[in-house]
Amino acid sequence: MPLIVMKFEAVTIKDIAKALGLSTSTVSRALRDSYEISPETKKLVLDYAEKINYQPNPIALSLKERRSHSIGVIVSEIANSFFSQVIDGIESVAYRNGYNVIISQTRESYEREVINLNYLTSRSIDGLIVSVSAETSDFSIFKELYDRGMPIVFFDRIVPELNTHKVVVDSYRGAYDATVHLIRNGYKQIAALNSNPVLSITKDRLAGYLAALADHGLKEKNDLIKYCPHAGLLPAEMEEAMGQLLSGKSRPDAILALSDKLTTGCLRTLKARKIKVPEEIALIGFSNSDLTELIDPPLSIIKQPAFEMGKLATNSLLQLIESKRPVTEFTTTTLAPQLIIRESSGQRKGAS
Amino acid sequence: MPLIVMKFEAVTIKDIAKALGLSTSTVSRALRDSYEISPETKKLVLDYAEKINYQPNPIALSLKERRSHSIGVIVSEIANSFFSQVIDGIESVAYRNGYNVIISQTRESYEREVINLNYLTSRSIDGLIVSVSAETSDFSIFKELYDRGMPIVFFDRIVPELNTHKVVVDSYRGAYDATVHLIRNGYKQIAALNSNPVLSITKDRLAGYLAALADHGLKEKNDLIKYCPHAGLLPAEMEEAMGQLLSGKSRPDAILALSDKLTTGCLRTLKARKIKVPEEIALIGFSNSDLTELIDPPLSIIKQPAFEMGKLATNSLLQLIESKRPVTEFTTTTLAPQLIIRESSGQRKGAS
DNA sequence: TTGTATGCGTTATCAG
DNA sequence: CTGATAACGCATACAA
Repeated sequence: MPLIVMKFEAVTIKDIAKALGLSTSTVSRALRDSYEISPETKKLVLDYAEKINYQPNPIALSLKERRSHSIGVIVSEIANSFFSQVIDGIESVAYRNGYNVIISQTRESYEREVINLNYLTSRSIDGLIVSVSAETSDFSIFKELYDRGMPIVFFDRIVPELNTHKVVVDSYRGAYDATVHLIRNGYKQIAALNSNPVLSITKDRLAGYLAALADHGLKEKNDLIKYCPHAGLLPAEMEEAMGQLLSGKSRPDAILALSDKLTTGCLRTLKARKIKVPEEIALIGFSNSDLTELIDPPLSIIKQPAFEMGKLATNSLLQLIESKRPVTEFTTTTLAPQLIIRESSGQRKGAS
Repeated sequence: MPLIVMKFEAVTIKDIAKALGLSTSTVSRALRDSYEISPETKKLVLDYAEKINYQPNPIALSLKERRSHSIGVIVSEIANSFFSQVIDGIESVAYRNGYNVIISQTRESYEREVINLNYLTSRSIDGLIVSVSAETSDFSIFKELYDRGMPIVFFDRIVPELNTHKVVVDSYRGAYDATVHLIRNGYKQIAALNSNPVLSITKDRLAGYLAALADHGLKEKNDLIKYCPHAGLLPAEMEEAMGQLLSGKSRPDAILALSDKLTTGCLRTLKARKIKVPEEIALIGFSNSDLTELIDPPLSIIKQPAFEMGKLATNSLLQLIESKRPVTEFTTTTLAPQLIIRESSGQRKGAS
C-alpha cells in the first residue's frame, strides 16, 4: 500500500488567530506575554497554543530581527580529537544560550575556507568561531569580514593582526617545557616536527622549541626541523618528513611532534618501522586523544584544554554579538597547556 | 581611542535596484538569469552585484521557500571518535549539496533530546539525522515528528518500529565474530560489557554474543553480563560494572566491550588495576579511535565504518527531503563492521 | 484592550 | 522586456 507522506507543516500565529477569532497581533502579544493583553485573552491564546503545539517559526523571527541565533564554526577537520572537543565546548555554551551551532570544515584547504566563509556569512549566522586552515596565508577575507562588522573569535590557529577576541593556549610554553624535559633527560638530538609554517601556532611552538635549545646551550640544526605544510593531513607528506629525519646525517634521539595529527602520524611511522619508543627515539607531542594515556609504554604529551577553549571562545563571541554598545576592547585569552609526563617515557636510561 | 564597531549589514536586492534605477523584480530576475531580461540589463545588474559583493539572504529565501537548506544532527556526544567521524561524513555530503549542518548533543539525556528536538524542528531544519540517546525508552516524540512529515534518518542507535531510512552496521555479526574469535582462542569465561539495554545496538550486540556462545556450547552466565545504562558516560558506573566483573565468583578470562566508550573505559580500568592484557584478561571491543592501532600490546577491535555511515545517512536524508513525490519505500542500510585482529591480542598462549 | 498596517529580503504573479 | 504587488511568519508602531 502506498504510504502517504505529507509535507512537514506547522501551525502559525495566523492559524491561532483564525481559530480564536482574534487578530494576529493580539495572538502575538499574548504569546509574548505583553502587558496590554487582558488575562482572559492571554489564557485563551496560551491554552490553545499549547493544545495545538504551536512553535514560533525561527526563520520568520530571524528575518524580522535580523539575527539568526546561530553561530558558525569553521575548523579544518571535525574528526579530530582536539577540534571535536572544542566543538563540544562550543555546543555546550551555545545550547545554554539558545544558539544553534553550524559547523563546517575546510580540510586545510584555503579554497574551502573561502567558500564556507562566504556561505555562512551571507547573514545566516550572527557570529563566527574560526581556527584557520593550514593553507591560509592570505587573511584578507577575515579582515574584510571583520571590517564589515561580523563578530569573529579565533581560537588555536589565530590571525594575530586582527584585533578581535582570541582564545589560545600558550603554545610557546608547551613546546618549551617539553623540549626542556627532553634535554634534562639527556637527549641532544631533538627533532621538531612542525605543521605549516604560516600558522600562528607553528611559529609559537617552534619558537618555544628553539628557545629551549638556546637556553640550554644546544644549537639548532636545520635537518632536525621538518615541516608538514598540510598539517599532517596527507600521509605521504608525513612519511616524507619522517623519512628525512630518520635517514638524515644527524638522526634524532628524540622527536617533538607539534600537533595532534603529527603526534599520531609520528607514532604510526615509528611503529611501522619498528623503532622502539623511547628506547631508540623518544617522543613527546601535542595530543588530545583520550587514548594516549592508554598507550604502552606511556607516552608523554602536551594536552590542550580543548573543551575550555570552546567554551571561552563561545562566551566571548556571544558577548560580542549581544553587546548593545560597540565593543572597545578585545581580549586574547591564553590558557596553559598541560604537560603530562608519564613514567619511562622520554626518560633516557641512566639520565638524571 | 574608541573603536567603532558597526552592525554587520549586507547589501540587498533593493540596494541594487535603487542604485541602478530598476525595480527589485527586475534585479531579482537578472540575478537568477531569467530569460525575460535583456542582455544589457542583465550584465548591468550582474556586474554591479559582483562589484558590491551582493549575497542573497538565505533567511529570506528560507522564509519564502519554506525550507532552510539545513539539516539537524542529534548525537549523544560530539567529542567521541565514532560520532565525530559520522559528523565528518554528514558534513561532507551536506556541504557538497549546499546544506548547513546544525549539531546538538544530548549527553545521553532524554530531556535534552526532547528539548533539542523541539528546538530544531520548529522549522529551522529540513530534515534530521539522529542517533538516539541511551536514556530514551519512549520514542513517541520521534513517532510524532515522523507522523507530521519531518524527514528523519536514524543511524547507529535506531528506532526499529519507525518506518524510515536507517543506517546501521551489522552489530550482531560484529559481536558474534569477535566472540567466536575469543572462543577459538581458548577463552571460556567471556564477559559482555553492555551499554543501556533499551538501545537497539545493545540488543543486537548482546544477541550476537549470546549466539556465539550457544553455537559453541558455552552457556551464558548472568554475572558475566553487565550493563552501563549511561553508555559509559559516567565513570562511576563503568567502575562499578568492572568491579563486579573482576570480583565476581566467575572472573572472566576475556571481556567483550560493546561500544567505543566502554572499550576505552574497560582498558582504563584494567590499566589502573594493573591487570595485563591479554595475559590475564583478553579484550576485544568496539572502537573507532585512530589510536587503537598504536596501543601496545595491539588491541583487537571491532571498527564501524563511521564516515561511510554519515555519508549514507545524509544521502538518504537529502533524497527524502528533495523527493518531489511521496516516498513509498524506506531502506535500512546495513554495513559490515570491520573485525581487526592484531597479533598477540586475544590469543591465549598455547591455543590453536 | 484589541485591530490594522508595515516591514524584514526575496520571488512569483500579474499587469503593462 | 520591465514594474508593481502580494506573500512567506512574525513583531510592532500606530489607530481605534
